[in-house]
Amino acid sequence: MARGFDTPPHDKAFANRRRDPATKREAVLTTAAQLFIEKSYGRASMNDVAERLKITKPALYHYFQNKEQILLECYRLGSALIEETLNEIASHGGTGVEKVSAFIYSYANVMTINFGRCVMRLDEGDLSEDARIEVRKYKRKIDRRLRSFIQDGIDDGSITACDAKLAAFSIAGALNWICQWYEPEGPLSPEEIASQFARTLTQGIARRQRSQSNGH
Amino acid sequence: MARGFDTPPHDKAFANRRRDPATKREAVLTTAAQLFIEKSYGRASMNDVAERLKITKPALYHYFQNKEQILLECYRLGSALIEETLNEIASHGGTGVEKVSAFIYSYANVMTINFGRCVMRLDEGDLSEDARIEVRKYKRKIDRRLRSFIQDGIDDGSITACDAKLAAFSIAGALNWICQWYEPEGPLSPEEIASQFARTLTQGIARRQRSQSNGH
DNA sequence: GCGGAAACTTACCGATGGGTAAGATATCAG
DNA sequence: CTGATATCTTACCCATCGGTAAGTTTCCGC
Repeated sequence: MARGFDTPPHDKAFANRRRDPATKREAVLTTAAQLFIEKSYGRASMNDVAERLKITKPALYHYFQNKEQILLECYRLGSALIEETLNEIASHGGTGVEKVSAFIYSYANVMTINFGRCVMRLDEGDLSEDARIEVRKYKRKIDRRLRSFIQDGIDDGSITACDAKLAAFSIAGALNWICQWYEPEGPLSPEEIASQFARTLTQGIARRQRSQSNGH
Repeated sequence: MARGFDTPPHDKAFANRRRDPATKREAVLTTAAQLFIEKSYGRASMNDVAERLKITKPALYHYFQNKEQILLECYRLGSALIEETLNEIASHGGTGVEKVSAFIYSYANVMTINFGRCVMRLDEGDLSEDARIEVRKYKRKIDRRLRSFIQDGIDDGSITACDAKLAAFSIAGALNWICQWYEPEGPLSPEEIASQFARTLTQGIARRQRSQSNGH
């Protein structure tokens, strides 16, 4: 996965008045997502978005009904990214712990992409009731999927007996928090983060002394 | 630790005009913290805080210079709570993994208290530059402390060789995320969360099959 | 190359919310 | 009891920001 591929200077899309709504809409979206991550949704004004695209505020309303629709679409795109990887993992098969491990790896990577970050970093409270319900549905689906991977592992013996719900919260928390501290220009690459998290969150960090209850 | 002890109806403090600035100031603070958690800092207006205390907005300015000072104090109180437990753990001694485990347990509990939640859930971006620097200092201190516990464990052999920085991010992430999903009236008690997290974040969730590199 | 539509700008509105000025009212020391 | 002071209220200011109305400019099919 190329680093920072979703953060080019998108003002090029509005360099002329060529009629190409699709790419212009996309440029608005990526710029907005980036600003939402940089400054938060509340502090990123429509003027900020417009300014970065070198246009004026009302022009934005040719591509989106209102600010909330932009936010909602960010959630949708990010959720779609996550769901993609979820389906891929589920179809690949393997033991429970392998699926969890694969989930952690993929999810960690998504959390370093702006749209992915939006899903878990931005505040649902900024959405209207309907939109919030929609977004919650996406999130719940992700949570349920992770939980089912864990449950698969408990069932097939690859994961130790534990509360799957709490385990999912723990893993998801570690992953979701990535979008709070990750910096594209920082020293840690998405791959490093993803692989280490996949290891420590499944295997733990404690050194194994006594050989513990194996098999069943 | 009693559940929900920090969320009584604090409007009692302003029932009359008795001159007791200390308790009234505290009432403002706890009410504000609760509202910040409920609605976020941005959406919780000074009027909201006043309304819940059954006073009017300008009265608040007798106890705090401005809204940001309230926020800053929430950060300070929460950070103090965390630092307390950190010092206690460090003084107790034990192996690295024991200290990490104790850290997880205590920290998870703090994340279920409003002031503790404020520290990791609210947005630093709402603070002025100076205040943000102060808060970052608190957070960095916590992070460094956890990292040192992990490093202790690597040194004393109780923790497997790993990147202490990433391990700390992972654990802190799982814990910090608690303040996003925890509900005081929910089915999970702070103790349950704390103890399970302490176990799975150190021991992992994967079942141990082969007895792995023991002793040293 | 021209006409109509899309793309975009200038100028503006109204709501919200932090914060203040100035006055009213309760408290409490002496 | 009384006056000085802390406490609190009413009324207001103003900056910000989402969103719109109406007009201007560019595009592009015909």
